[in-house]
Amino acid sequence: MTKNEIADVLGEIGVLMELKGENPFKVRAYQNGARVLEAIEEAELARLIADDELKSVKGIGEALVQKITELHETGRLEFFEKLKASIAPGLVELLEIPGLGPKKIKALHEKLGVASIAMLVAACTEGRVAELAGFGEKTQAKILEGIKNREAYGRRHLWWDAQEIVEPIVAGLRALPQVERAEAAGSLRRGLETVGDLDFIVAAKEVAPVVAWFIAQPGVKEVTAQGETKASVRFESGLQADLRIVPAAQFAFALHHFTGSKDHNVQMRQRALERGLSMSEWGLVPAAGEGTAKEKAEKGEGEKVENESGLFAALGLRFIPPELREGLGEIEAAEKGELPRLVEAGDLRGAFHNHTTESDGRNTLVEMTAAAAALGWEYLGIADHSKASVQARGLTEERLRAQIAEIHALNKSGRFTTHVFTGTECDILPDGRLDFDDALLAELDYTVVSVHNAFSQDEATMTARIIRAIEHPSATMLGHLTGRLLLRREAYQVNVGKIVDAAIANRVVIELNASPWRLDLDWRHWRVAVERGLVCAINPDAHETEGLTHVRAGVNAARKGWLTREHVLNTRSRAEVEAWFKGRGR
DNA sequence: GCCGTTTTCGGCCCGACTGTTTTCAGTCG
Repeated sequence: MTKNEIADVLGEIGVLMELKGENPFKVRAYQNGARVLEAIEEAELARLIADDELKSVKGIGEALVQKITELHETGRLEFFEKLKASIAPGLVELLEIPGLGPKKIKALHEKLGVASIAMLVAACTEGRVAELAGFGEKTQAKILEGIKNREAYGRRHLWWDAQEIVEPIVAGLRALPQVERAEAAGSLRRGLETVGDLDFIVAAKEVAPVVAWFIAQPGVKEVTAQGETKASVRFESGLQADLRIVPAAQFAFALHHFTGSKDHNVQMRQRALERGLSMSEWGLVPAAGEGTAKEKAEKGEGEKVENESGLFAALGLRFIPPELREGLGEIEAAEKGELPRLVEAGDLRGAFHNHTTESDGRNTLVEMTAAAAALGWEYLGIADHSKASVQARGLTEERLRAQIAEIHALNKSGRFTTHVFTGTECDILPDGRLDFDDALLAELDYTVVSVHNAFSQDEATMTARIIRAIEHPSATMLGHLTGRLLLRREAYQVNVGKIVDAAIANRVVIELNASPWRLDLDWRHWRVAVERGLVCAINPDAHETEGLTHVRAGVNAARKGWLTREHVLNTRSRAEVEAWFKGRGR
């Protein structure tokens, strides 16, 4: 069984145990184990098991070693199968309903025999749920509403779409007279590729007017919570947004807290406790003595910090950029002063994978070049589709040769300060051959090779197919490695580790496709890949001038992958890039 | 189930809000 499949099983065990009413710390141990596993490389896991060193991994003890090993060796786990058989399968789905947790589900199951969403709807409609101890009319109505909307409520949203909603709200909050500071937090601030809900943190002198403004925003369908320090609303799209209002002195703590991630926060709090401090969204206060952290903070007993840098410094850490706060070793790195200087949007001097009206783009070569010049880019790579991508009006040899001439003429004209590189996004055919012949590819500055068909090949076939393309002497970089479309289409079956190794061996760049619905290769792979020597290119895959700005989403993902400027080809100067392209020639 | 400079047992991050209660459990982040 693969590492990710094992992690899924551990996570599922956690959920099932939760439903059984097991010790919550035991539940957490399994969920934590699943996460720890996800951060290990496939080959590394095999080695740890073979060398009997799995126990040395933090968060994995005797019991998990045994279970992970069994799953890895046999693909089965008796403990898991027995556990699964002991729970009505319909109960897991009930967890998706807002307001229902393991305890309530257990009560519904034991007292009313509810074992599925359909049975729960019936019980609510008949009024039997409201009669249960601990339940009432409101809970019953909320459950029905939650079931009706569970698809919309549970849906995640692309980071790009979410930030377009967030920006005007942050600007509006800052413009209010009562507001001193306002920021968006949560997974959006961490730059995660998809966002579940929105979080706004505000420092304000008065609460009521800010809440009133917030809940009156266009598109707000209902107010789901409203208290002294927070308000939550649900937009018509199903997206939920939380607003938290704190005194200015607590702003940095609240911003850090609600930026998360949960894992990062747990580790930070443990670190605080090791230093005799208790940390919450209210402050960093002495752990000893009477009263809550909030009370102590209000009495002025805790650390005083202006911003998050001060907060990290109070725990002996360098500032950790939000993108790194995933609980994947960033605290240890910050302690040792080994955090990377992450790549920034301003470091980019161009990009290589862009389309024009020649294939399926919506702007001409001249328009795309003008847009790149407006962004201050030193160069722009044009890589229109090749002939096999008929659906995208892929270029024939003849049309590509004409485009090359057109680009040369444009460069020669001196019309733009931005230099245009001639390229192609050449289809990797189902057998791994490229869609253009060698002679034509050799005329180009560079070649992006991508898979656009035969997605359903098995892993071994797909992996061999892509590696064959990477080994082609004209291949410069690999486009959207897994082909996933976020929230819409799964990645095709492919062995990422083997592809990365082949790319390094053949001096081929792998693209971080910055299109907000791709972000492919996923950030979770990059840290290890560049450590091994892989070079990245952050490519917008722009199909119109606006699309060039998508590099921002790609930079987010790159930062989450711990990438620095040195790892990214398109932070280099035109001359350096040209040298790279030539160096590839064999 | 995991972990250990409070170390092999007894902890395990912390707080807000809701809906049910009449002092609090459950859920959520």
